[in-house]
Amino acid sequence: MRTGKGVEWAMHTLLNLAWLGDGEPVATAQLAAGHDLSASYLNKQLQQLVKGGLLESVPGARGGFRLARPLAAMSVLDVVLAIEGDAPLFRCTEIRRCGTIGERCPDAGFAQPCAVKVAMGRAEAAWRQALAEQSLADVQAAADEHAPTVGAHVRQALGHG
Amino acid sequence: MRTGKGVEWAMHTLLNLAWLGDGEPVATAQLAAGHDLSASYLNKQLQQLVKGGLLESVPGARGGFRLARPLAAMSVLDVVLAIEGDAPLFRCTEIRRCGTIGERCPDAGFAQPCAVKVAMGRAEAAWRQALAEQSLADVQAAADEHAPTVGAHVRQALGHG
DNA sequence: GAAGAATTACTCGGATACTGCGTGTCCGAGTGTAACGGG
DNA sequence: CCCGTTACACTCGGACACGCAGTATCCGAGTAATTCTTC
Repeated sequence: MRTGKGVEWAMHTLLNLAWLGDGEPVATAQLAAGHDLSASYLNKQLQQLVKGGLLESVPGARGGFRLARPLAAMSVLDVVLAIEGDAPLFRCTEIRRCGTIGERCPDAGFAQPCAVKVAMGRAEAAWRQALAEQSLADVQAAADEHAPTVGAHVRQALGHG
Repeated sequence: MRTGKGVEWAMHTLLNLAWLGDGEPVATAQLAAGHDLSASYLNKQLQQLVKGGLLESVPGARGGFRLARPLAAMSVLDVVLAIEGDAPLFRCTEIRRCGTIGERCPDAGFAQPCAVKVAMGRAEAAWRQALAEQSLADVQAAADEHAPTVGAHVRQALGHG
């Protein structure tokens, strides 16, 4: 079990757009070249971010993608949900109701949710909360602290002109 | 991104062995029939639990699997790690170092860990901690509280004689 | 009747196919831009 | 010189292949129980 690489691609792309600063749209090819990614596949991920409301797409010549709102208003959870969907990590198929054991139990016992599902749900809730507590601005700030020049390098690589 | 169904199967199987109580080994076919699962595939998952030290296997006639230690000494995390492996949820491929952006940055900036990786790691740590804090005995207790008769039904379905 | 050896039946364990999702790629619809011609 | 029109180039967006991990299955190695023979 692991997240798709689309999450990593989306995170870095969003940060790059923020470092770029100006609200000008950037084409997928530019963003992909920035980290040596497949432009077509990155485009698919960015479309997911548009559907999730994190990006705006600008069609036509000199079009591309631009941030829909400041990084401070985006949580890491927003990115994960936009890319991976909101399906739960643990899928309960209610096997407790099946087989020689499940069929022997009275229906009354199944009124309460599955204890296994509840236990897994607690952990998943903790995961989601930790993701929701971190905004992309926090991540950007951490990166800037580690390497203060990264913003300038992004503008050099992706800047218009 | 979601966990395989092996986790759900393993959790319920471990609980059933605990409800059964006696240290007698139970064959895979019995355990599988308990929740209408594929015996062959369940066997593969149980082998993982043996490798993880949660179960003991008894070969030969009237053999099967038995708990390696009490449920109170097993965390939910132990089960997840035994089945899914200890690979991280988020895999950082260090794309920050590649492409027109990465190649432009000085190596000094890469001495610190990737900020995206750190953010994801925090959430994953919260997830693992929440899983580690819950023992299988806790899960069993919750199930018993919801349906106090489930233990008796398991013994009826899987009991020896 | 008891002990021991051969047989049998049953179980785990790993090696072998199949399926679905993540991954990767391609081409068409749509739009802004730029060139071009006319007033 | 300015404006409307036309053609163009560029971009997004979704539809189309590929590969790998999760899923599912089967058969062989190994062991305990059983049975039979012998003392």
